[in-house]
Amino acid sequence: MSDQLGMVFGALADPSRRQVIGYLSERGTATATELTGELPMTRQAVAKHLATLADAGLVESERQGRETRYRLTEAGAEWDDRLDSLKRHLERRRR
Amino acid sequence: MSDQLGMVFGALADPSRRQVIGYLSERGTATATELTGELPMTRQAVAKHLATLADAGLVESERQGRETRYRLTEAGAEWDDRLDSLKRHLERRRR
DNA sequence: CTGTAGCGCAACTTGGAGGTTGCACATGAT
DNA sequence: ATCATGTGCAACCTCCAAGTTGCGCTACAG
Repeated sequence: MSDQLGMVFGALADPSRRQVIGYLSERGTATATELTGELPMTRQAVAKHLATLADAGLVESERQGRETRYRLTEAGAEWDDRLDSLKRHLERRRR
Repeated sequence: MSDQLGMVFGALADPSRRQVIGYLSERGTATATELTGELPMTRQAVAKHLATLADAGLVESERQGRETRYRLTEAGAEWDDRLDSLKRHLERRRR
């Protein structure tokens, strides 16, 4: 599909994926197996989320030896910032 | 559910719903029947999209006589602006 | 009061998202 | 050479989103 914006929003709609973005932002890089320790699901499920994020252009991967390390793309880092702003914006508004 | 941010992103992930936001931004208000003329689907489908947008807090409705008029909330109007910025941002980046 | 225009509700179908399990393959350690 | 670790692929299940059709109710017009 070529609905770039739609893919990005679709990727961001899932809380697990937003959490992955947060972790990658803190730690720089991570493997699917590492992230599995942080999320209540199997490695394969995490891998699917990472694939979705990669399709949306928010994450990129590089194979190093027998592990595959993921990191945020520039677009992904920008969205991590926007997510912070949006959360604060929502909390302000809630009262 | 209480994943406010997730609901917003989920709502924005659908191109038809983004289009509805655009129309409401241009015209101020519209009914489901009016919007049906602009989208390749039935009135009930449009009504569902409007309900999704309302759940996400992007749109609100008011019944006037026998029609129900929808308009953007403040949050919806802000997102209409952000969508414009994002589209331009994406186009710049594409080259 | 009868017709018709606009809505809402409910049932149903279909496709895809999110998750699991099982297995095969590659790579580093012993 | 063998074993363990990390990955990828594929099949499968379940649930929800998106859309349709059909029907019944409300409200304005004649």
